[in-house]
Amino acid sequence: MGYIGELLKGSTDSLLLALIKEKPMYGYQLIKELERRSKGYFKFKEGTIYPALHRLEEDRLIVGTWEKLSNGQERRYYRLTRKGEEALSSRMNIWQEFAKAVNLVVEPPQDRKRV
Amino acid sequence: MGYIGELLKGSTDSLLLALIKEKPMYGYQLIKELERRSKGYFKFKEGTIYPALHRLEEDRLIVGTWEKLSNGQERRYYRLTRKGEEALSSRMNIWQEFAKAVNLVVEPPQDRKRV
DNA sequence: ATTTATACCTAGTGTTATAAGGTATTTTGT
DNA sequence: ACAAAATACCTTATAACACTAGGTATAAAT
Repeated sequence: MGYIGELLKGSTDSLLLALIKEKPMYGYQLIKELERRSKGYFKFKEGTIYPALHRLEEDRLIVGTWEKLSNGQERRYYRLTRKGEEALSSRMNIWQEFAKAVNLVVEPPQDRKRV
Repeated sequence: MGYIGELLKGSTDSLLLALIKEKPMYGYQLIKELERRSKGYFKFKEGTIYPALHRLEEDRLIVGTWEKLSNGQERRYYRLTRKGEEALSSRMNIWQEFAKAVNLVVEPPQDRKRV
């Protein structure tokens, strides 16, 4: 899979929730938006995003609705639920704690840098 | 597994390499030291650490040597190889890039906080 | 007319943390 | 002296998740 792929485990859901919180979005759009915002760093695969969205919907953190464009195209727009908002803020907190713990290990206390 | 477990995927190896770089250490000691330094945050399981050490040794990032204590106890001390040092610094760089990319997504540019 | 982009999907594979067991010795508490 | 906890190593099976590699269908671009 590669090292970045391993780092993503546990972060993908938070990234998706954070974007969907801003405004309703659909799968393909999320892939493009993640790439755009990260200045090309994230290049999520469809095999990652779509199953992730299905998991999040199954867990009731997001709800999807099919919407038909004038040209006939169909998109599934996802919105954040109340439960999703809570999950996002909880995950953000955990992420902060986690990053702090990593820094405590890799940067011994006497020469800690500001985070 | 739980959310923290997922976050750890991709970071465990770096944590181990970072500690072993400081001085040779053995498995059980690494578990305790990770818990101590993180002020109790990390509670790695043996089923995580020992297989991880075996992987790192297989990849020649660390080398282990059995050492017998005066009381007969045996410990397997691991040291960082040149290849391990390079892998560690590479992973540190990737981690920085990764954290930066995450922040670009979750903190829109106009109201970015210092990192 | 062909290619590329948009937009959705899934089955199978590889990696990794963890649960849950095991062995053996030493130290500590009673 | 005896029991319990700590030290120190190990492995098998399970669950979660990113990704590969396919698939379908339509719209836009060349």
